[in-house]
Amino acid sequence: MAQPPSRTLTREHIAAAALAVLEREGLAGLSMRKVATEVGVQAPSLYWHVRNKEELLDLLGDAIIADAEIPLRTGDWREQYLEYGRRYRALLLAKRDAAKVVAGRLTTGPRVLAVLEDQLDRLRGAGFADADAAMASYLLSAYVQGFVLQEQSPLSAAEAAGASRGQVSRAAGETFRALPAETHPNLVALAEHLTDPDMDTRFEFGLQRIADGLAALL
Amino acid sequence: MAQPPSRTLTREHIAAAALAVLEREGLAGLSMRKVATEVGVQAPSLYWHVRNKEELLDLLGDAIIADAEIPLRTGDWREQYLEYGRRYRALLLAKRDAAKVVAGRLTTGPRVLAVLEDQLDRLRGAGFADADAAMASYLLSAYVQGFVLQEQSPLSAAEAAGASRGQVSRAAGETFRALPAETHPNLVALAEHLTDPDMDTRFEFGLQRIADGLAALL
DNA sequence: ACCTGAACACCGTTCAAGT
DNA sequence: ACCTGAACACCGTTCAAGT
Repeated sequence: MAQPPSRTLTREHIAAAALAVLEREGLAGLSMRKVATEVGVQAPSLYWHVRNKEELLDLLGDAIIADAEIPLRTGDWREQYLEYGRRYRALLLAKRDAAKVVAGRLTTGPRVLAVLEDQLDRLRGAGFADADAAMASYLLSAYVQGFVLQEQSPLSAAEAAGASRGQVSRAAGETFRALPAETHPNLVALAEHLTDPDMDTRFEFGLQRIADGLAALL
Repeated sequence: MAQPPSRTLTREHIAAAALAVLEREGLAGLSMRKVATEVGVQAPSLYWHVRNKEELLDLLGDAIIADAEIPLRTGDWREQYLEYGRRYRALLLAKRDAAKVVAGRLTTGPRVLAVLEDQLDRLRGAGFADADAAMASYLLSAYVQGFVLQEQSPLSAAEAAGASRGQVSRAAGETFRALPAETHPNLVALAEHLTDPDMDTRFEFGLQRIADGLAALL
């Protein structure tokens, strides 16, 4: 837990420690004190390297997406655009509460910039107008972040209470099915589909629609 | 601030008080103690009406979208789908930090159910398969929540530090433009578009693409 | 049934002081 | 330049006790 003699504490060490604490305790359990002990130091020491907790969270956000990779340039722009979306989601799903950390935070690490650069290059090369390429990139990240945010949060109070994802969604389905059919016929009829726990196909559906919509611009 | 003689504290009162505190102090400043004094009571009293803070936030989420309204049934499914997206965004933008509260929370107030019911009815009526209608609805809320989450969060540390939105985005533009043009030609070229602070057109762009992609399914 | 006082184990952050 | 101890003003939550 406590880093022994790794002299000269750096911002990288702090980010790594924060990542470890996040994995172990979740975002709600991430405190300056815990990060400090993780790195083998007293809490106030962190303030020499970091202005406040908000800045530490910026560091953490950068660390989360530091592993971002540029997909190989196989296939057309569409296939690569989809791949960007899938990889971004996978990156967020890989770390606990990652979407909550990253959402609404501006991350500008070198890896992110490289990925963004490649993405824009591909879109412009495919014939998108400059403004459209920029907005297409923004659209993708808004969708992925919004989706994973839902995906990563406990569905309800039945959360850490141990119930499995499948159980929770089955219970949610029951709720919809139990609604009065005269007032909510569609919710009753679609209960199954609305609460289907298969997140992969759900994500892919949205991704394909977005790509189709973009393709229509060309 | 303190509610004088409004006997019999209810969950509705608590939700309203939480909404007031949220507006005044933001989500980070929302504490059980502040909500308690807002409602004219000691903090521990809240625990009679609410299991914990998480449940209070559920209440708050419901209160935020309690004003949701079903748009008039003018225009085709597409126009109404767009209208749902726009209204949802407007609803979130109307309350401070609303996206952060709502994101990843399952809200099942009667108004929300009514809106969802209408939405599904419209999509099925337009010819969408059951599963597609359900996923189209989910797609919309993921996009809107992701978008507004970005929109409502301070763009950087230059946040509450007083800088206007325009100033911050101009500064961000400078950052992109200052990158080495050999390695990041597209970021340099699109700096303007990437940091354009006009969120309305940005939102509308994504919304139109999604609607187009859905239309292609019919 | 509903509310309070006192208490517990935590927080983020500041600051004088150490080396 | 970097770290610590002590302290401040807060937290969420529990629980015995009041009415």
